Amino acid sequence: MKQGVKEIIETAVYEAREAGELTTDESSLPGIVVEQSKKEEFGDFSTNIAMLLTKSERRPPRDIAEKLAERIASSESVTKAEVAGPGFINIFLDRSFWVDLLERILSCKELYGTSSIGKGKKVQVEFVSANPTGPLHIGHGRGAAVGDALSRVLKAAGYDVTKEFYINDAGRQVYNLGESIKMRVDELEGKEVEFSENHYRGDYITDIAKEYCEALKKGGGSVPTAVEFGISAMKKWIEEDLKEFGIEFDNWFSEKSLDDDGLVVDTIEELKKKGLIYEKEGATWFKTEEYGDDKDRVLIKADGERTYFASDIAYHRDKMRRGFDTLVNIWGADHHGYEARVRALFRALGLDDSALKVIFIQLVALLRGGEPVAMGKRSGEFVTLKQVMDEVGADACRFFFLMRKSDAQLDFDLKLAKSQASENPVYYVQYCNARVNSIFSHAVEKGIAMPDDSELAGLADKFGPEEIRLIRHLGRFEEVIERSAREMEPHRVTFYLMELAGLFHPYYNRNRVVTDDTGTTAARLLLLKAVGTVASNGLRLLGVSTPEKM
RNA sequence: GCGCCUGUAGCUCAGUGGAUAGAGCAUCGGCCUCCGAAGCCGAGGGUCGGAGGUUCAAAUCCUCUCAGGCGCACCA
Repeated sequence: MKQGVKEIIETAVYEAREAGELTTDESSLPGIVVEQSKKEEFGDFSTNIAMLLTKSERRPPRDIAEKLAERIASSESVTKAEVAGPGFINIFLDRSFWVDLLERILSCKELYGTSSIGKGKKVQVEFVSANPTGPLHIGHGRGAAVGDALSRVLKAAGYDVTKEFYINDAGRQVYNLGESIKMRVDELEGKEVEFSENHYRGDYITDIAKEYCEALKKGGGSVPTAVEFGISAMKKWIEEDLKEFGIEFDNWFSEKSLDDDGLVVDTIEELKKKGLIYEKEGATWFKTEEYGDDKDRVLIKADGERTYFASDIAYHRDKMRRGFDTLVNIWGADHHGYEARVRALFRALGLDDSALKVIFIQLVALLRGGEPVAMGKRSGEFVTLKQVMDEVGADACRFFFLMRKSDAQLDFDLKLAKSQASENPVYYVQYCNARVNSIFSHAVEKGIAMPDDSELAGLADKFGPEEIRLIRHLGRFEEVIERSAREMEPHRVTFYLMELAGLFHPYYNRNRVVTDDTGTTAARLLLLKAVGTVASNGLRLLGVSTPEKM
């Protein structure tokens, strides 16, 4: 959208150089910013180019700006170019520029905002990846909301995205799950049982134990072990919760399959050939320290069991072999110490570790009326994602998680989330669409047909400053998505939408859409259509619904 | 001790090296005879944790420092 403006500036620089007003060769210096002005008095777009040229030109920035502004102002779609502040050039555009944009939004519809900056790049986003030993809790919910929204944003930016859930169905934790189920079974049969620290004691274990007994009674050829039964029950449960949260994965990758397929042994063999494996005190070590880790890491313990890291090296090698250009791992912040050793693996295997991007989701501190709520699967008392969804709704829950950047800690006060339900910003944004729809039905009642997009050209003079202000903001949407994708920060979309709503609602209150003036009515209906389009495109990226009525 | 993250309005948080640092909530005062009041208008509220440095320009980059959170396993 701002491409056209950039060209105008480049032309001006070129002409100035031809005329001997500038000596600098580069027409595109690093750091040149062309952006929509923050304030209306600063015009439609601003550039800092004169300030950047001041060094090579050895002249005050305002001097350079004056010369350039003259040339910019002579461009066709520019009505005015002013020098302001320390040397900004503020560019005022003709109204038609914005009406053209509106037309483009309406013709692109649900594709407005998409781009192709990620074209041809395969990205895998791996998130949630919770142990199948208990229900998803609130922390998983935050990772899920961020991972899913990020995936959607990346897709919108043209990337080829695969969402993956790495299911930890091997090792100590799931063994404990199986044992916990068996103990509940024993208990159901009237035996005395004593649970240890490592056992899962939530009510859900008892439920699974009952189902397990049922399955055993039915018999059949192969009796599932408690571990397998427990994993599949938990996986199903997790899948259901995620579905209710609006998330479906493209792929569920089993940790156990890495063992079954021999990939763990295979990876260790590869490292061994590179001389990066050694034995010490009965254990097998991987020389990660040579590749930037704090210390070497154990792959196979003295007792013969492999570590979690052992399967993770096989997993990451496998991911890279699947041909992804970028691997996004979304982890809880308490795993940050783990990043160095995974990066070490990449380097050890001769892979480019810049392909790996780890996003840390900072802690969600769960509070109830200001008091911390103790969480922990083993203690059996925790607040699940499901419970929070039931209380505040999936939409509000997702929006809430996407209202801050992921590397900032988040206080989630249940009492507050509930009490704020009616004034949560999510409703403020959703209300845009509901309101637009409501106005449309009002127009229909009045016998006014929805004008066709093609009428826009003839309606240009019906757009005043208030309308242009809204369109200008609609124009920023593409940039927001691009940046959100590049920085991998989906929360930017959330803030953009809150700003959009913050412009639209006041506009509505000041201006009647359906009036006696046919032209004005048509122009405003089309504007609202575009607002509705952008609002719902944005909410879709967040995975938040857009109800027609609320 | 070492490492990662965070310190911005009373609270929760945005903020591309740019112009007078912004929202929401909370507080106070107004607005429904009129397309939805889940809304709108207005007011108050700031040493951007602190100190140096780089720069025409620093909340933003660098160094140091203070405070909080989290990690530093032959757990996952």
